[in-house]
Amino acid sequence: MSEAVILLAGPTASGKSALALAIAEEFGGVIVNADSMQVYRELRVLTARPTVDEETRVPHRLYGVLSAAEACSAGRWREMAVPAIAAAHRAGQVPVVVGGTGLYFRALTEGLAPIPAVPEEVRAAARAAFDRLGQERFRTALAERDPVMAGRLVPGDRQRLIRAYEVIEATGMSLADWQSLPPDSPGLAGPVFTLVMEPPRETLYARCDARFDRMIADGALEEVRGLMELGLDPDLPAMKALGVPDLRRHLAGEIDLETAVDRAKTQTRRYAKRQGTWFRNQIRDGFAVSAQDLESLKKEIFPKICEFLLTD
RNA sequence: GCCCAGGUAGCUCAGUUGGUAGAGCAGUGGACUGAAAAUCCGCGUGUCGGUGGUUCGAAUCCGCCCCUGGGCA
Repeated sequence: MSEAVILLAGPTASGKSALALAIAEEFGGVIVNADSMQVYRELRVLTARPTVDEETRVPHRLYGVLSAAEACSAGRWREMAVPAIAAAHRAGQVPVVVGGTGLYFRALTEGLAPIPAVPEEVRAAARAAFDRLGQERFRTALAERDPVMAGRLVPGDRQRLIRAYEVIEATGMSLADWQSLPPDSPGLAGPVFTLVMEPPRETLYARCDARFDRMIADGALEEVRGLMELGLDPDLPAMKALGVPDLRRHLAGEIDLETAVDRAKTQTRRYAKRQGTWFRNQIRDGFAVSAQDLESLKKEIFPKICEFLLTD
């Protein structure tokens, strides 16, 4: 039984979903989501999740599987992705892991440090402490418990400071020490073929802009309105999905639609750029895909995949 | 036509009593080990609207001209 896996990474709006679909149809694959926002059920339009029709053409896994009221994480995603990949192999299908979340790909290919799950109360307390104390005093508080991590992080890095704090609180051990341990789980067992979408910057930005207009036409506002009615904590990941904060402000009457759309587009472009930086510098041995339209992409990629699957 | 207020980085604007200009945003490069669509770090030369003058020296003071708002006719 082959354990080959295809990874398809790329910035948002680069056309990876369509390519994944084509690959899965051609080679008999299962598509596994590696996108931190497409896991949330309530976000369909704004995350450009595959349509119902597309999901019937090829099996899709890990899309819309969590409630927006929950918080996913690299670890939690991995716990879902590993069995999904194994199930595909058992069924004789090739898993095509596609998404834009670099950290998730890393968690899958290299594993994560063996840190026990941190109780939600501890995490909430760490967040509250940061907001109460402010960055400087919070960092000082962290330094008393974990000087190594406090020294490694800058005062403004809220997310990592909180993470370091909650880990030392929950486990009594520094995150730095945890991370120096071997990963609790191995990377992927079989051969891996990694594709990285690298469309020209200008093209990518134009696609981001056009796609957001389409999202508005497709009911993005209604989606955000529905999300607002759930009355969720604005700190939750799903509430930070691109477009949600800006459209929420528009629906609350704070800014007009045009302003909200412009801001959301800008945020999307900035995000796409950050993704490009990650994939360019953090993924090793990726095959850069430069073609843009689907037919050219197929022509460029399919022979490579054939070769990969045959030599497996 | 007259009176105000403006014209400084791609955008929004600072610029103290004259000493050849700097913030935010955008853009760009980068970091990234469990909320990563997150979080954070680096990167600032531009006919200071034009032109003439005062001055050792003008974004800054004076004259004229152009443009944009607003007001009065």
